[in-house]
Amino acid sequence: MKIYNTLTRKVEEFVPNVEGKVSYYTCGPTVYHYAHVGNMRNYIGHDILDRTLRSLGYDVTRVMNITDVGHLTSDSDSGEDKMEVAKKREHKTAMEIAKFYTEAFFKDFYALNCRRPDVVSPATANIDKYIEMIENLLEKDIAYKSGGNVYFDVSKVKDYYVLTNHQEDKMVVGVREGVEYDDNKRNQADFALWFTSSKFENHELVWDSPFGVGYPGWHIECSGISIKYLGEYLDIHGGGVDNIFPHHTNEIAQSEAYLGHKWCNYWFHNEHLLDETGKMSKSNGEFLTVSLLKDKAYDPLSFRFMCLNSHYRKQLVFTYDALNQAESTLKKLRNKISTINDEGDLDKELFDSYNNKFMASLEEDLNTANALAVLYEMLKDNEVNGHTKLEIIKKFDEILAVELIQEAKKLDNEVEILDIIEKRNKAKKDKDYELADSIRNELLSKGIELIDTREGTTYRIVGE
RNA sequence: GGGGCUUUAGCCAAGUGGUAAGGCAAGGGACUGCAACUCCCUGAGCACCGGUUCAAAUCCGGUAGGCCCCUCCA
Repeated sequence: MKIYNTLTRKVEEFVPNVEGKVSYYTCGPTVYHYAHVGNMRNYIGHDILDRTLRSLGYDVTRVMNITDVGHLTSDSDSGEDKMEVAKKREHKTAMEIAKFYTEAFFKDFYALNCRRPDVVSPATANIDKYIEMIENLLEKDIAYKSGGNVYFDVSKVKDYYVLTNHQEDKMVVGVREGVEYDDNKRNQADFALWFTSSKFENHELVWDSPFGVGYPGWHIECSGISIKYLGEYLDIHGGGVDNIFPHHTNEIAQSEAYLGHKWCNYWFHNEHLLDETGKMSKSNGEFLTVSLLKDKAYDPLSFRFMCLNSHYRKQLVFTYDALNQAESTLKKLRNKISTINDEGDLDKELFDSYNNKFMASLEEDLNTANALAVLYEMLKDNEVNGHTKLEIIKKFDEILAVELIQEAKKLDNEVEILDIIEKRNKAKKDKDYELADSIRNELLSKGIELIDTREGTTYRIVGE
């Protein structure tokens, strides 16, 4: 398949290090607060890649971290740990905060039908690996100690800015408010690998290390977890575009310095979901979560569908208008599919033909919008019999994962409902429409929607 | 100051040189007691200006708008 590689800024043919196998790392959530819908768009993008690779027959091992320590408001020596901020806000311990928001994250993650990565590992569970790496970098004189911290010296690596077009002399430190010069650094672009407790008196999560009691920097965690679980050669590393610099830039620098060779071949980045005011950000305060959408009676999969209707590398503006549209489209699609009769034998030729076309869209840098168009084309094709259609839909939905085929939920008291339907039909025949409509409304208020077709009346359970 | 992305019908959106996919909404029609569901029909010449070309939404240059990054972020 073809995929856009941030490293080369081109759409490239994907060739894994080991034929048939893919090692794939996703930068996971920070768990000091809820993940908003913008965060989730990124995981939907990663999920589509994951499912597409598997569908193509690759043996995928996917790893994702949970950032539960070391995420400062800044990489300079002046930041405040976000976890510490959350603790003050909520009067909980760091472990309580991390547990709570990790659970909240996965609740939304699963609601969006995102497949759980094969390995999910919290940053705090791999301290030994970071220490080993930092020691190695100190031995190689690529890292240095200063002011109680350990920093990575970016001047020791060539091509530090591989992922971006930044030129060092054009960089402006402090564009963002709150970023300050750090006197401990040799170069202002240097980043911290290890902080000692002396810098943050009351940091709760600290570990003993050869560099003093303290905690790891943010960037070392992803490199450490990735190398620990996926080895020295990584095929795909992904995250949101905001991670390109400095996070992924730093990961490349430290990982390759540690390993002594090229580390990851493909860098996969998802564009942001914006709101009407611009970027969605956790630090802006108010934000929308998937759970909140659910509270507003939206199907979380409508949000997934909305994301699939656009391209992962294009900015997408979140509006309720767009979400309503997606929900409406998905509902119509499911309705249409529910009318297909499971008749005929599987037409292997047509199945393959449509499946190939569908996969070809995805293999073209995950063109999900075109993949959906293939679904519509197939649904309209009278050459395809009902059974084949349903089989194709099932296959497509292994990747789309928007539950196109709704399980025909049956009520426990079905006989009772059938009796009521019979009663209404009689009322209709007697032209007692008042009674007929009241029966219909009564059932609807109980979550049962009647559907009149030429073949008779059926029912459907609406909502949860 | 530097780097990058983007602009297609009311809305979402595909298309990367050969004469504008798909969807939602809207309107019309079929079906229906009505409604819902379903089915059929109907729409743009691609921000603007100027080039290159037999041919441009697609390439080049410029203008305007939107967005992102340059040590919080997915």
